[in-house]
Amino acid sequence: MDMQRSDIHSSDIPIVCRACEARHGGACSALSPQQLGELSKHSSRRRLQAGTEVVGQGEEMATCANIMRGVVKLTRMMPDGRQQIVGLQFAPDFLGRPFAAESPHSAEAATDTEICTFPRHLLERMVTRAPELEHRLHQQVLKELDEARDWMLTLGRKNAQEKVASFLFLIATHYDPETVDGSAFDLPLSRADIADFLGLTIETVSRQFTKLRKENVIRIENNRHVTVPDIERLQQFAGID
Amino acid sequence: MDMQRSDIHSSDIPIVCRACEARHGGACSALSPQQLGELSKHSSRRRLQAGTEVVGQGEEMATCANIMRGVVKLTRMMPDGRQQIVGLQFAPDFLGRPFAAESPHSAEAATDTEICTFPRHLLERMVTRAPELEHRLHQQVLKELDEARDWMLTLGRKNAQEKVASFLFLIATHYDPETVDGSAFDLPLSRADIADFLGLTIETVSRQFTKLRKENVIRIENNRHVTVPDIERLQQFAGID
DNA sequence: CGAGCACTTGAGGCAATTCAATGATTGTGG
DNA sequence: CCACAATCATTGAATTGCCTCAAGTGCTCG
Repeated sequence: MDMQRSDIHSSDIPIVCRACEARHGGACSALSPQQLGELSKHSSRRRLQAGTEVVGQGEEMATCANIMRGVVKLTRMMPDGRQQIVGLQFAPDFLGRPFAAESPHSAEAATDTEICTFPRHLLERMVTRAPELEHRLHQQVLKELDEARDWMLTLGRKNAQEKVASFLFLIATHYDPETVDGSAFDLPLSRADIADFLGLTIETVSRQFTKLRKENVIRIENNRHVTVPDIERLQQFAGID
Repeated sequence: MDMQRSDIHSSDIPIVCRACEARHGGACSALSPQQLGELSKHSSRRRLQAGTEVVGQGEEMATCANIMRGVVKLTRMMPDGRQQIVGLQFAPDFLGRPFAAESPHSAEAATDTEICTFPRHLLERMVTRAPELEHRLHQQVLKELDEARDWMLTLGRKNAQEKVASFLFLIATHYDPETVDGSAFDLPLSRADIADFLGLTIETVSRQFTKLRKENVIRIENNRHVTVPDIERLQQFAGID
């Protein structure tokens, strides 16, 4: 299928886009070189330190973006401060909401992150002229919906151990999609973030990490670096079929 | 915006579609009379008794549908039988997943339901020719994603009382969108379904109903018929800003 | 009227939270 | 380079909210 993609000279591709991941798996892969050129004229790269808020819950959102590198967390908060992470976006995911003025949740860089932003209205105009682009965005939203619903099962029906194992499995498989036994990675989230993602407290998360470590399901170094000797064993602990 | 929709003679509209709700709020509103005609030739109405399964988790899904009347619940299940309702669809919502062979969850009529089904591949072909249709479906998926994420907050961070109140509020506002004080409605879900929706047990749901009743937040008759004297008070119990 | 089902209510147990203290790691200024 | 504070994570003890198990109530339908 990718073979079919027009093999135009790379010189037609805007310079800033040439090395860009999003041009392959991401939303921009639906665009022609001309469209890429138009978009890239108004796009700009931004580096975000871990913890930087991209947009707040209920705020006006004038730009969309592609994630080039890093992890962005989407958070929804209650008036009394309780909060829940409702989505984790990895490169080369699309970030934003065409045709909606307000963001339904806040978005914050979980790790150091690099994004490529462009005006929302520009994207909206391109969408009407490039159905393939809307198709692409549509597919990503469907993917996000499936993930959100998977997570609803985790939140509603799994116990603390299964939740933490599910989280580790998610990160292991999303960070390096070809994760195999013995894989290692750095957690993109702090214990507090993990708790907000799993609907638990920091203490419970910590206790479950310890348990999984003692059962040799994972190894942990420096709080963030995790090694999974047997990914299928982790999967079993996560309660996934 | 709806004013702009071409005011063609209603005689152009297929007979079966004329009285159909989905032609207004639903996916079909994006179609021209000709497209409607083509689709309606291969569509068929089905009445589903409460409890009828439309499609099972992981099953091949050859048809899509619009919900004409009733409520459909989307359920995801764990190998050991624990289950979670991951979505509730009301008329005139769209049901199904174009461009995906397998259903990521089971779909079951929660109440007596009427749907209008059509072959998935037909819809897929129309989507490529009618960008407005894809736009419409895209918008619905975005709505579902927002709802799923709202529910993640409920599942992860609310206590039993807030969960039950949130559910009642959801039903009150979705069943009769113009719900005002003193409104009454029949619950489309059994206590067991409600428990599966909220990540609770039947007993806990029941106890919270009793509590809310004793605090005069709701009145209950015949287990299913609920009256809400003060919708804002219910909303406060739900922990919504 | 009795069987079957859905729902309610009660008693006791347990998993996760809360509260509190300790340990580890990182960054800062002397 | 060390001392110190600050932040993040772990561990322990006590509490509690929800679950489990069990019994009871109230519909509906043959």
